[in-house]
Amino acid sequence: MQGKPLRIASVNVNGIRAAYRRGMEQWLEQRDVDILCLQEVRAPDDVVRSLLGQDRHIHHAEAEARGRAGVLIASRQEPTTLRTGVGDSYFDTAGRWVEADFDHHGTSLTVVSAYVHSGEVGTPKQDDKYRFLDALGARLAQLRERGGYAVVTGDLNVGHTTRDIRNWKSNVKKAGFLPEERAYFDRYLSDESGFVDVARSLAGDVDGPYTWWSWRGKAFDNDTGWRIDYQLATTDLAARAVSADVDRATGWDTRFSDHAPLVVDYQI
Amino acid sequence: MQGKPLRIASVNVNGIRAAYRRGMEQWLEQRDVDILCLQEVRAPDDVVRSLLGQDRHIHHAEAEARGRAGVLIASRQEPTTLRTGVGDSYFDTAGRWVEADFDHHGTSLTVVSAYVHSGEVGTPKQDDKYRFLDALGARLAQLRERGGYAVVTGDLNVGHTTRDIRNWKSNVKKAGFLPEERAYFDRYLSDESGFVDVARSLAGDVDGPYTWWSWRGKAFDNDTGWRIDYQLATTDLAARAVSADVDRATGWDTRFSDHAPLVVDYQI
DNA sequence: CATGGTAAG
DNA sequence: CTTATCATG
Repeated sequence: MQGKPLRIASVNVNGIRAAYRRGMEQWLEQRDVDILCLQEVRAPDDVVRSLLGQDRHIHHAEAEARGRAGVLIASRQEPTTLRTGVGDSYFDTAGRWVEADFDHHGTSLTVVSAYVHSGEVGTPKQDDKYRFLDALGARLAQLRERGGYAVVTGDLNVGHTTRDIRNWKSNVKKAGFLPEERAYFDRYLSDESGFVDVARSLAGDVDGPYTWWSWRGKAFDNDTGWRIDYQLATTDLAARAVSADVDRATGWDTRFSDHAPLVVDYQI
Repeated sequence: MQGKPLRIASVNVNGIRAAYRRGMEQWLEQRDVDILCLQEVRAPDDVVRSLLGQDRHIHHAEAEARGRAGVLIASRQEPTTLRTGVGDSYFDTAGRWVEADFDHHGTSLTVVSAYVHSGEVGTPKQDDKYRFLDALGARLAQLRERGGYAVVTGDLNVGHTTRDIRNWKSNVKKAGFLPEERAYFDRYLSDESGFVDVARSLAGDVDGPYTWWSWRGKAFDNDTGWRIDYQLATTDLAARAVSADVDRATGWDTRFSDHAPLVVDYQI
């Protein structure tokens, strides 16, 4: 008989205070998440802890610039090891990468909450984005070499294929769907890399499911979205994923962020 | 038989866009104001004109810093002369002082819309406030010398006497009720100055009526206010003031700013 | 406690 | 179109 699967949820909350005002707490109560990975927390540590409460272990990396970025991992189980930073010290105070190791019934599981900035073509931000994506790729290789289960969750701010963006044709020259950015994901998800895009793997060759919609106009109502939030799991862990749900309006009627949660159950 | 009195209204709108959102337009439609003096307009000129409409002559001085300060005079009658600035060139781009001259049935009337900054004890802002109050005093003397009716309206950000601030004892060391600031008003309103505080003159020796209440707590409901908005009229004009009303909640149920309008009718 | 601007998304 | 910060009030 198999145990209850491990539920890992990732969501860019776009300001945890605003998300709580919009009903995030109810979502969290109902969804029974084991390991919660948040991006764009955008709040000081004391505020974050008072909102999330006492019953989770919280590993939170704030950005140096107040009110910007910020990632965290909140888990009922206590992690064995915590790390901050993607490996390139340039991003050490950016609030964009945290890792937690867990001992799950004797097997090692590393969980990452990652936030790649959106970038902007023709500005230094885009150079910084490529530098971060370089570091991300290098860290994936290290995690694979290290062995054990690993999953990189978060807002990676790139749509991989034409299935991942509703109006992909009008976005081929925009940050988030540039050929150069998409090529990073080809490499991240190659056989040699050893990582699998869990939501795509389970959904198959379909449009979406999208995880982000602009606040502007009727983008959300029309499902004019982007799939830019991921769970990239090592091959062995991905093989044990039994479901990957994007909690958008249908079934979860509160939209507490411009991103929807990506909730994956792993039978390990 | 006497004609209809001239109605001059002054109000710090604390952002004309927000004031319009909160119902300022309805107040303006109902109050039948001849000369409207606004402070803290805090919007670009084109936005101001689109809100106030086409049926008034608008003399608007923006601050150099966008979204800060800004004063204007809007009148149905066309002014004969417009001036900007209190006389000290240090404040020329501060958006704090505009003047308009009118020919009223053959007599000359100068109207000023003035905005004194709030100041802060122990900072350069307080020195700037005294510098502005110096210039204001000098300009009053010039207006008196010049002859004709004159009235300086606006948010002068100082309470003159203990009647003018609800909790004056707790504010004797705070900007807005410092002895040094109040002494300026003693001079402005001395016999030699030739100017009269119209609202005080008509209300008599009573507490208030206040014109500003903090947004915090229940200051407005409890009428914990300050009387810091004035119409300072030359003696001859003040003698012709027939009413001075502060349009706070009672009777005017929309609070469209943290300041209430001061509406004076002059029988000239 | 509210304003508008700003950078970022 | 929304987030949070900022300076200002």
